[in-house]
Amino acid sequence: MRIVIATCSVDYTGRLTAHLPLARRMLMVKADGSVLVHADGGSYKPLNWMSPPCTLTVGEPDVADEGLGVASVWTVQSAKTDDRLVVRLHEVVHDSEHELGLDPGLVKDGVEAHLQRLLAEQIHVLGNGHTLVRREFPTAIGPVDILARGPHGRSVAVEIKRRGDIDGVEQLTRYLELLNRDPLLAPVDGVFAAQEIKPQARVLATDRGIRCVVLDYDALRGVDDPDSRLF
Amino acid sequence: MRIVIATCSVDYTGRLTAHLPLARRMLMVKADGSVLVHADGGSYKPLNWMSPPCTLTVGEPDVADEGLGVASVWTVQSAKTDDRLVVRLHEVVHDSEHELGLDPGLVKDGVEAHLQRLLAEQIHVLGNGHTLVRREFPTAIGPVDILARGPHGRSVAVEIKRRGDIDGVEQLTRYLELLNRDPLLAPVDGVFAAQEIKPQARVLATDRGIRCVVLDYDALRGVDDPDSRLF
DNA sequence: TGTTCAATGTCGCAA
DNA sequence: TTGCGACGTTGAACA
Repeated sequence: MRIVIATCSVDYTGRLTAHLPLARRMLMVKADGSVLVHADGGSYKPLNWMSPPCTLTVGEPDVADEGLGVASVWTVQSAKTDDRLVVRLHEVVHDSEHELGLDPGLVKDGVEAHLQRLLAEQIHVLGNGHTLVRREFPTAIGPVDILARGPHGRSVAVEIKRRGDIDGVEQLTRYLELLNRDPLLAPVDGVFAAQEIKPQARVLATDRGIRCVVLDYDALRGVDDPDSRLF
Repeated sequence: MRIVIATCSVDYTGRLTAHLPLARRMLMVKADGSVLVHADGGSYKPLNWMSPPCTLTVGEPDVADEGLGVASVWTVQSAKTDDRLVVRLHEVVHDSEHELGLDPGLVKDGVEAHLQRLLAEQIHVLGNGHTLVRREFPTAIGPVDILARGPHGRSVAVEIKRRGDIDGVEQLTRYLELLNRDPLLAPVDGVFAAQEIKPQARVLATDRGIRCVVLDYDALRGVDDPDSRLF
């Protein structure tokens, strides 16, 4: 990884065009050739950047740029698209290179995909006699999180959210409408499962005959795999 | 801005918990106290970070950490939430501070508002005989991007997206339902216009009698204002 | 100041 | 590879 502190101007052309006027900034060049332009504030998002795969070419300024004090020009070209980043460097106050090696990567916990997996493995949480048909059951307008079969053999479509609001109920309603057109599946019951269900979502779901189930994430995780949060 | 290259492990607790095992990484401390942890690859997103407002406290390792080779411990605490980032530094191979000053900021061009303006000016793209009624036509649930009148005098409501997916069709459907209750406007046709329309969105739109129009941004821009991308 | 919506979104998973 | 949805989303416009 190369770190450069320099006064520079930056131009991006691609999905949009953007321009950064001359100022002192931090330039980060990663091992894969990607470039990040950071200011001394804002959030984690750079002012400008080029994602890999891309190639960095360092060139001389043309006559016009040279007259404006440009010392060198970086051109970062995306390998797959015609996105391009051009950095005109004026004064360079720091330039260092560092060997970092491959990163072992991030260990995460607590996201929605996990909820879906846990509920699929413990489908009985929906009530006795439920069996899993499959996760991500495909329909023409997208996959249903879980399709199961209830104790009386009726199909059960489950929509899972971390926070259950009205959008989720709408989504499930669309799936149910479609699934109920399939004579092999119909009639299909709906279950709206979330760690927390907002009152308005519960009202709407109930009004449409959709059952609401509040998921206890810690309990699901504890039963399934008690040491998953140990690190 | 302070740049540190060091072997470190990182723990984040907040919306989720995440852990980075010991490895050499780049640590960026911005003037506002925010911290970014970058690896030598990936995209512009750091492996881990703390957004401002927050405070960085540098402390000594406890006995257990010291035995593991920890030289110092950074605790970055969010000022508004209970999010916290803990960085345990082992070997520090680089540490430098740089004065950057305020950044003049980014100038952008080419976003969705632009698409809306261009389509309004070239409403004939929807087909011969179309005339513009107005942009941002107000309704009780928000403004419709464009209201036009078709060749046979029927009202036409247009929803514009850069990338057209199901959400956009739902949005337009809600508008159409509302607009069609207005006897002065009804019947109102729907047009879903986007640079790219996902197959599922097209299926849903077609099923609801909504016409799909793919917009060519370069062509719209080229006809309208050929030098808008020069700077 | 809170809410809504786009984003050069990015990221991760499953088909 | 592609499609799809979540995200510690971030950021800007608007009420």
